[in-house]
Amino acid sequence: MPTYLHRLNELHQEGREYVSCTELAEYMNIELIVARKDIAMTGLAGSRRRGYRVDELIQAIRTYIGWDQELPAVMVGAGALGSALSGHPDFAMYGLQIRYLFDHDPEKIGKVIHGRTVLSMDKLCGILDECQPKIGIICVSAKAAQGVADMLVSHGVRYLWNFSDVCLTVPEYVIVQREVIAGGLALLAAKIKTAENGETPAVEE
Amino acid sequence: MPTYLHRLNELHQEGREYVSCTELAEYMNIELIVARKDIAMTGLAGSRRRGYRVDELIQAIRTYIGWDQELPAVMVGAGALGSALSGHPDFAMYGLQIRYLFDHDPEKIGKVIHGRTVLSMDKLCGILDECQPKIGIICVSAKAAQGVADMLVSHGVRYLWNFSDVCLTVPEYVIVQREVIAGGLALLAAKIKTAENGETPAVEE
DNA sequence: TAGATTGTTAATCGATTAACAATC
DNA sequence: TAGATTGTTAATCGATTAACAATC
Repeated sequence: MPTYLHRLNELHQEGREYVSCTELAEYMNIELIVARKDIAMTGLAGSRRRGYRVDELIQAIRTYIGWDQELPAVMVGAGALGSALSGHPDFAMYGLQIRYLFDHDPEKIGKVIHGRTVLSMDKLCGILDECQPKIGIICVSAKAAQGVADMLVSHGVRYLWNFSDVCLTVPEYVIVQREVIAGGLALLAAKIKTAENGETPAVEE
Repeated sequence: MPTYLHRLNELHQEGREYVSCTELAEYMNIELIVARKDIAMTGLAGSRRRGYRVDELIQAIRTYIGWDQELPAVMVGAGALGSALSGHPDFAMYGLQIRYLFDHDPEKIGKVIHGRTVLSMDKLCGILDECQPKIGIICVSAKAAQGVADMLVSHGVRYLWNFSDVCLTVPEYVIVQREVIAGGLALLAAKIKTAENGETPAVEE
């Protein structure tokens, strides 16, 4: 879904009014039916022969995914991963607003990354109480992650986006979206294996 | 799957011999049945009452996923995302060997990131021919990505791991694993929406 | 009219879930 | 024996795919 949106935004900026499933499917190298079903999910009605209005479709996808809400967030961990994420150009468009950036490392505190000053962890609690962000983005090491999560949760953060390599233990009312970077590698490795060993079925004796 | 492996490695280092599905499921906050099915997929036989041998299970998962092969790779783009990825501690364990790191930016060339010196793009073609890596990891901007992909493909790279925000156009024999960072955010936003609006069914009028 | 496209309904397939049997 | 655990089979559910109808 994000990919449709990304593409639609490009088209929108090019001034396109209408777009067809056929075209989107071709761009993304997927089957026509898949694209049509996805678009149908949003509930938007297109006009036959011409396709869907680009601007309407953008809005429809955003409401469907839930990107029409404002999502204030804080990010903990300003290492390489943190800075890469905090600079992602599309996030703002998706409603995600990274308000503050924290790090433990004295060398990083005070630095400005993508327009945001890195703050000391000491200030985390105070700012959480004050600004009450919806989302906490965790980009710290595996060891530190649970501690950070606890702190965020105890100050009212109910949604965590976890990029660390741990399964967090949190109260049941907290929702965690965990990102496993190695997941993509696993898929790729599997594809490589089947591609090179011919058509080996996935399950073997 | 990667998460099982990650956990199993921890257990292995703690010296544990056996582990049960029950325990793994609990750790990962998933249903027992799910874990059991996943483990069953690997084809490994466990002993009733005690569970599975940790070392055997690690090996079984690795062969099942395809992480028992060596996967030499080059990474193009040594920005924040590139350095974060190149420093990922688990990759080596998964068979991925990032041999060389390239960047266009003169300021980055020559720097050492996680033990690898950043090389100029000029040297890319030569090194591709010489070392013939299986995988090309693309961590460059959306604009540059297609060009990099073309270069990699024309020098024999058949598997691409694409972290840029574009759908690449490649010959059909090339396999692309695309990572959409915003994908996780979409899932999280959807969860937030349903959590806050009560039990709204996903499809509406 | 012909063709491109959306819309809808049915069929297939696979994954998830459940229930029970086996056994150390 | 009792209990924890794997193993297996069946049932359910949802997603994917296919086929066709509608229409601008």
